[in-house]
Amino acid sequence: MVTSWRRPVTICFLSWILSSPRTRAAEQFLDLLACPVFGGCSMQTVRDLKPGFSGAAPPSMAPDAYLQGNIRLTLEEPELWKSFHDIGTEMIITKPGRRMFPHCKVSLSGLIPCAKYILLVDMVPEDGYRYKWNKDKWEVAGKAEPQPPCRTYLHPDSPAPGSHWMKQTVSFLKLKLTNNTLDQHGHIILHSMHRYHPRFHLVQADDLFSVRWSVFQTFTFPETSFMAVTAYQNNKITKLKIDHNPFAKGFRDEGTNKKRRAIKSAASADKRAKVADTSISEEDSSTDLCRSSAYAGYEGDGAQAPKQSEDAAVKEERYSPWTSEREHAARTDSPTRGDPPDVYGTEQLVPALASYQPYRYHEYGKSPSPSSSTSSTTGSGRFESRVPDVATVPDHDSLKLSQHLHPGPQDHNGVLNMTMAPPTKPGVISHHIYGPYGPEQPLGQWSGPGAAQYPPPHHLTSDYATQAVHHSYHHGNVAEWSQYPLFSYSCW
DNA sequence: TCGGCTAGCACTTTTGAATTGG
DNA sequence: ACCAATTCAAAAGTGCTAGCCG
Repeated sequence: MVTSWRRPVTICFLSWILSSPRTRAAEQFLDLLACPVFGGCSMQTVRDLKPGFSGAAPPSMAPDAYLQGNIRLTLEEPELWKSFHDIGTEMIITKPGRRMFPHCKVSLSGLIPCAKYILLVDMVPEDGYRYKWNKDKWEVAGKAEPQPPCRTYLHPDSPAPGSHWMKQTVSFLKLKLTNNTLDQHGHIILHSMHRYHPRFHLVQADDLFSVRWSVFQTFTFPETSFMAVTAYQNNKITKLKIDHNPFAKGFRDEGTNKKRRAIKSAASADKRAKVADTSISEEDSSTDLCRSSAYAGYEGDGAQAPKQSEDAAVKEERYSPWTSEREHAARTDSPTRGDPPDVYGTEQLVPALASYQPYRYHEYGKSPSPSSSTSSTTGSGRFESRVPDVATVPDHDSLKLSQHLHPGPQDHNGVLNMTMAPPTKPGVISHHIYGPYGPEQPLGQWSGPGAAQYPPPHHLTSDYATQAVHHSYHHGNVAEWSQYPLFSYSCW
């Protein structure tokens, strides 16, 4: 049971902001408390690379620091997510903003009923590539474009007591994705033809002021990764969306728009025939998809409808629509393979060495990329656990291993690649939020959504690198990901 | 020429104000 | 006067498609 997430901090942000001459900025920050969507601060997340981490507590752990291990965040409708993920989830991004479908919906347990929590979501690049759709599968089309302004979506109920979060599922229905880098509505900005996955952050904090020095836990689910697109590429995804999204009911075959659909289908079939040399049936194209061992965690669950999941006898490797996934799979072997389906049963934050106290990072599960995701998504989905530790220097072997496993684009700012997850413990990421409001980053960044006010996403890495050598961490599979701050820049 | 993007379309669900009845 | 249920129009969300653009 969680007793306290609060940690002493050396910087009292509250007193700073109250004494700050930037009264307007302070006001804006106060306004932020009522803002359903915010970006604003950048957070320094540092990961302690622990490739050999087995889940056992280090000998000199701090006994009181990580008692929040009972907290569970469960992805709702995992079967739906998985049915999309098996094909290769695509999310439309538009200039005015588009909702996700399936939308992020989670349930929480293990919270202190009377303690207040803040729940956030952000999107992090899955890898460092840009993709293109070519003949029924995604192919790498080059290096990823520079990151758009990173934004974090704050659940409108935040902050709310644990009892509130636990009494019902928490939906991020109104979260919107956009490709408009000048967006002023606070939507999450993504690049088309790039892969992302959502991260859920849970912070015990009475208000957003407290976030600064609160421990937060980050949860990811591999089946929620998606390709941001401006138009659907995979017609199977289109079909799935139409079948499951009530707003698209008008496009269902049995709907009133049957005639229109029939005409459209014929036309699009013609069009597709021009693109693809061969016509592939649904089953055929399914098997044409890239094979991947990255989905070993899903084994026993059919690639098609969730109802087939009972067919546990089939233990084949999964087909992945992601070409790069296949490539990754060839050189990565998830340490979580063979995890018990109920990852939550083992969710326990493991205290780090006492010397790591200020900011610690462990990873229980995986790297966020599906390419390395293997654990079960049974029911509750899966998640990773990390405890940032800016004071920790990851061992070289970890780095080497990571680089060996993922020879893709590397960070050149001295940040470290995150290692593959340790073998036994998928879990939550637990961070200590690194204050974004140091002297080097005035609060003014909280205001003004104009694109010109968005500094390059990397700048924080550089800034904080001067404070601690290992302030940044790297995604195990990719470059760039680690440089994605939890809180970024203003969205209001 | 091609691939990605956008605006407008038809259709649906959701939302909230207005109305009605107890 | 109050409250709950119902109705209905507007708003919002959805995929489709033609056309634009680099």
